[in-house]
Order: sequence, then C-alpha cells, then structure tokens
Amino acid sequence: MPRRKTAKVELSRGRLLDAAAHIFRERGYVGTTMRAIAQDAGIEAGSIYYHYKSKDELIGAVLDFGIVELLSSVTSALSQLPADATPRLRIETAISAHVSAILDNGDYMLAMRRVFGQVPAATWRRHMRLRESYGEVWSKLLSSARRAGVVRTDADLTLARLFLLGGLNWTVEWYKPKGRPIRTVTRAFSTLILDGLLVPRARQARKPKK
Amino acid sequence: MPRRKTAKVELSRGRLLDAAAHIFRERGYVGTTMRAIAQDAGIEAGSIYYHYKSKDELIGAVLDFGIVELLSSVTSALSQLPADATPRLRIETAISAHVSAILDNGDYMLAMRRVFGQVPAATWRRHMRLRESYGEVWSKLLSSARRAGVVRTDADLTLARLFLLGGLNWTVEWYKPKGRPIRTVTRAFSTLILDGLLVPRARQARKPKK
DNA sequence: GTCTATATTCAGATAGAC
DNA sequence: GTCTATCTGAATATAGAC
Repeated sequence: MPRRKTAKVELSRGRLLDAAAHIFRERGYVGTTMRAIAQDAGIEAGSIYYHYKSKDELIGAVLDFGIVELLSSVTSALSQLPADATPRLRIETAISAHVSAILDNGDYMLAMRRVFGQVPAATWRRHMRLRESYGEVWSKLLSSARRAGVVRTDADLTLARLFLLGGLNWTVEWYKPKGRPIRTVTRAFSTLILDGLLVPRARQARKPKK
Repeated sequence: MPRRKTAKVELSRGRLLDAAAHIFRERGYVGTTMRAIAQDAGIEAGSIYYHYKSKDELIGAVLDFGIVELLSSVTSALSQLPADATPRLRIETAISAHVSAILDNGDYMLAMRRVFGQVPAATWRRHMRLRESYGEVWSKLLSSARRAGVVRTDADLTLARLFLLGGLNWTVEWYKPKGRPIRTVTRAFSTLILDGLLVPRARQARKPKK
C-alpha cells in the first residue's frame, strides 16, 4: 500500500496515480485508456485532465514516483546503519531494502517494466536521469566495498551491478505473498551474489568450452 | 538475424514474424497495430490475415518462437559437451548459450518482456507451458550439480534459478554490441553466480540488520 | 498471396454545466 | 473538482478485385 502526502488535493492525486500504475501495469502504455484509469480510480475520464494535462504526463508521474520510492527506501535503510558497518552488511541491507520496496510498490515497478520502450521518447529520457541517480547509489556501494578490499580483484563492478539488479528486479514478476517470506528470498539472494552457489572446494576449471 | 525454414511460404511467414516481434517489442501488445507490422514487413495490413487469423495468433507465434529458440540453443550446447563434463562446465555452458540466444533474438525476447500481462489470458496460458519446459532444463541442471556435491548445501535451487535467469535476461535490455564482448559478459556472470562477488576470506557476518 | 476499400468500434482530449 | 457530451482520428477485421 504505497501512499504519500495526506493533504486534500494530494489524496486525490494519489488515488489517481495508484490507479494509473495499476492499469499501465496490466496493459502497457498504449493499451491503457484514460477511461480505464478513471474507472479504477472511481471517477470519470474527463476529470483526469484536471490533475494531469495528458496521458503522457500521467505515465511520467508513475515512472518517477516508482524510482523515488526505490531511491528513498534504499538510501534510508543504508543511512540507518552504524558508520562502521561492513561492506557486506551494507550490500545485504541494500538488497533487502530494494526487494522490499519493489514488492511494496509492485504496480509501479511492473508498470515501468511494461511500458519500457512504449513511452514517448522525451518523457522517457527525462525519467532516465532519475533512474541513473539510483544506479549511482549501487555503483558507490560496490566500489566502496572494493576499496575496502573485500571484492574479488578481477570483478567487473558494472557487470556485477547489472546482473544483481536484474536478478533482484525479476522478483516482482514471480513473487507471491503466500510463498517464501521476503527475508528468506533476500537472504538467499545475498548469499548467492556475495558467496556464490558452489561450495568453495568445487572451484576448478574456470573456462567454459564454447 | 534469426531465421528458420527456407521454403517459399515459410520465408514469407518468417519475415512477417520478425516484423511482428520488432513492432511488439517497441509498442507492446495493445500498442501494436497490424498496419505497423505490415509496413515493417513490406506488405499491406489486410495481407497479414492470409497468414495469421488474428493479432492474437500472431503474438502467440512470436512468443512460442522465442522460447523454442532459447530451448534449442541451450539444450544443443549442453548436448555437445562430453559426457563427463563437470557440473560447473555444464552451468557455464548453459549461461553462455542462454545469453547468446537472447541477444541473437533480441526482438523476440524484448517482445516477450513488453507484452507480459497484455496478451489475452488464453494465449498466455498456452505459451506458459512451453516456458515451463524451458525452466525445467535449468532445474535439472542445478539439481544434478547438487547431486554431484558441488553446490552449497543450504542453497535454495528454485531461488537460485530465478535469480540467475533474472540477471541473465536483463542483459537484453542493456547490452550494446559496441560494448563488452559477449564472452566477457557471460564469463563474469558465471563467476558471479558460481563463486560470488566477495573474496573468500571476507565471508563473515551473514545476517543483515533490517 | 496481396491489394483496396470499408464497417464498426473506440481512443485522447476539450467544452462547459454543476 | 467532477460531470456529460462530443469532436476527430485511428484501430481490427472483412469483402472482394487482381
């Protein structure tokens, strides 16, 4: 249940934004109709235009809200850590916060995935700047772990970040509340990315054939 | 450049299917118009209906073709391995084949991602059966590695598979031919999932705080 | 096999009453 | 702020000529 401000106007805008995320998630950008969003929000289609000038502005707001939620969840979790927290703990904390945030805001995250490449280019480019600032949080997390000397010296941190976030974000597609608890999932993911799947003694023969 | 049969009719169907994958990728299911697909394929909209009964049948063909390509690429790469190949080599080979296949068939893979949740439910359910048979290939790969004793005993193989495939599949969104060679990427991914990001001696303090 | 033409339906956005 | 009514453009799918 994602909810922000509680002022009068904001409350109405919030319901609209949630409805928009929900419908964009289910139908993609072009497949979403203003009428469908309005129905989901309990108003009529024409009324949306009092809040947002266009469908384009609406998807922009959904996109940006999703990233801002992620960014603030992860940075807030990190800032609550003691100053001397180990790099390992910092990464585990970020993984946990990231996964929790994407599951808490599933409609927004799934809306982003669905509308990838469907949103007008100008809107998308504007949004990508926000998105990159979130990527920066992870880049810094990993490079400070490397400076602390706990990361394999041959690791490519860019590839590691892309792989990790890809694996984490996929969760929003398959996770069901009735299944494993979130803590179980995030702990397993942390161990996988930090320690690997294999037992240490099985680490021979690095080069694949083909 | 994915291409299958070379018979006369098949050639035409193939161009149509490629065009469909391309447009579905860019605009999602509902956002894709038969006119746009036709234009991309160099024919007129009405002509599509000679090959496919409906837009729905067309997306079904795109979806199924994408999975079949993945399935055959990975199983073929695995079958070329010597019978005594180590579990590690088998997993590395599958990772390499999977990533190569998704990059070779980018339009099909991205079309799948975009239309997630937009395709009529009946078409999607039919397609999901194919998809699960591909998941089975990975499940068997991981569980046979566990039987060989090379996998951490506390690892949840279902979560490992979901995390790994999520990380691999994300590649199709960011990979650019001008960047790192594919081999560099797949080697890095293999090391990450099998050995982990951290140096072995840095493995203390397993429990995250929050 | 591919074309042109068309029927039917429905989209985004606006105007002005309440 | 939200409504109803409406303009205008464009979609899927079909029919029948070539």
